[in-house]
Amino acid sequence: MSEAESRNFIEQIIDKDLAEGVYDTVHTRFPPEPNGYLHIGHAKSILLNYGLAQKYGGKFNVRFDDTNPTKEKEEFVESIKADVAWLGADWEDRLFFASDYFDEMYEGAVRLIQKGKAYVSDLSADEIREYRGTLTEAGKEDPYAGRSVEENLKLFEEMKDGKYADGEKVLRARIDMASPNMNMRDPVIYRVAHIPHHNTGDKWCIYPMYDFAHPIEDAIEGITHSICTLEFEDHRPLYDWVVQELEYPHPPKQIEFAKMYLTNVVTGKRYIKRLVEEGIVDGWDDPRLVSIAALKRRGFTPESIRMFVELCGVSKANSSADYAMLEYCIREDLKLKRPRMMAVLDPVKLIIDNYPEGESEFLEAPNNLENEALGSRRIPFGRELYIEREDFLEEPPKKYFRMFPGNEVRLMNAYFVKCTGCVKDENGVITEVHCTYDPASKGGNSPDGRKVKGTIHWVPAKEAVKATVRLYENIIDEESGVYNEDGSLNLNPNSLSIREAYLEPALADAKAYESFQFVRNGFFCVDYKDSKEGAPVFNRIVSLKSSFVLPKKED
RNA sequence: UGGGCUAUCGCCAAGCGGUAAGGCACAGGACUUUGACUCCUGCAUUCGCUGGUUCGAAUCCAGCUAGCCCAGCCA
Repeated sequence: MSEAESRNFIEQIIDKDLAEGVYDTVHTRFPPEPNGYLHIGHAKSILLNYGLAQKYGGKFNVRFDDTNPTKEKEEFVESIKADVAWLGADWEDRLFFASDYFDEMYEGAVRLIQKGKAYVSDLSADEIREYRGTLTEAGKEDPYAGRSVEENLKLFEEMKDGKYADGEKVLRARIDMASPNMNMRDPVIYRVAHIPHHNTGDKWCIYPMYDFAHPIEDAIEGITHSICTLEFEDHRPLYDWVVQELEYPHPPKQIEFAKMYLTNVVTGKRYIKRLVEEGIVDGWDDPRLVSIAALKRRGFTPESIRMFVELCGVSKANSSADYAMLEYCIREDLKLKRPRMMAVLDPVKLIIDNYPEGESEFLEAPNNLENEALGSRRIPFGRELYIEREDFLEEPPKKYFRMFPGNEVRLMNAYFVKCTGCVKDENGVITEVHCTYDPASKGGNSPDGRKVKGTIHWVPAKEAVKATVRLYENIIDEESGVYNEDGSLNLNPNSLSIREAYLEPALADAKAYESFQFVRNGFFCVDYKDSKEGAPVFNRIVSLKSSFVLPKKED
């Protein structure tokens, strides 16, 4: 890493702007409309904007782009604030609302009218669409385009004063009805909407459109680089037109980047909304979703999301990242930070026949071998334990070095045990596995230098804590899309499985931790949202990579 | 079929006229108190295609092809 690190295309633009003196500082912003919950795609935008401000010693604002009261709710502004803060993007004292600028926007519109650059039209929405032309045909001039400045001024004021019903009149910018860019064909910049606004209440009944409002918001806040997604590229000429016509001294510059999708995961707000409304998931923070709230509840950390966003990079090429990258990031973040504890998700009893009946002892175990700072704990050990059902096989396949008759393995942090056989019920289901232990191997090493190939995890039968564990897989099946051709949702039926697991006793006090690594079973997070009588549910954040897979059972 | 944008390994992504970074994934091996982690090793004679310019092109030019976006009084 001795070389100068490479800069992404946005940083290259900023470098150039700074070098040429176009700007002498960097000021970015994250401008969500409060009409839903944030998801991982927004995280990219937030961290990109915040990261740029940090990198260049500039500032970062959060601004709610609340110019359309029909869609916006206070509930969403609160959730968005929480999510942005959780991600660590600090707006300091710069939290703004576009609606706070409505006065200035109104004045801007008046100025445009005075310059002859805007006019009031009585055309209906349908008529405006007809006059706009098509992708291949030019539009026609609005029949009301010829109104005098005085008349437009009067009409616009009357619009503001509530003299007209919704849809009766609009204010249009006068640009070019023949432009090959549809956005420049005299775009509507103000519409009438008699709806109370979450921030301004009943003060306004006309609201500015995005294309008019956004450049003004940026200019007012002194934004230098207004970063948005690719679909706004065609809007840039209009953005530039607005800041130019309104003669802002240091006009901001719009830069577009490609949204990042996650392969085989529902990321669209529309789809998530549908999943929530149809009750397929249990809310915006259902851990199977990739909303920020869901990721948080599932146990992802802000650090892991940051790592993911950095790993993905920024470009203008549409792309979708492998979910495996996100998984890598969370494992990477948690592996040294969290204790590695033992939990048995699919238990079968293990009986140590030569361990004295009725006796027990405590064994010391490090909480994380690679990180001594996490300390250690004492685990009760006795004659009867639970082990993972898959850790015993009567007839082992090749390269299986867990328990099978005659084989010696290590019980993690405990003793060497030699398997002697098993007991089955009338249906042939194994109910007990039997073994003998070597008292000299306490702690997990034999003084005679004997080695074992396998180490398995366990939990004391009597002291184990029962807990609900939720295993999550991606909500959408491989190879398939979000919806089938008939419009039905295409869900992976295995996306969630719930089971009762046995945890080692130290986990009874799960509150002390946020998340753990359960040896061989992955990383789990403590979730109290669905808990009954205070008992937490453990959500699997991510499973571990495994290079040994048991052969699938026949029939 | 008007306009805008994009095209480099399975997935992200550097590269900006001097002879293809890196990460994820994957595959082999070493190590291991879990087969995880860690550590090695391998993984694009080639940059959507076709021509051209040049001593030299992923990088410049021309022409094609494919994908995404735009006809809200949404953002």
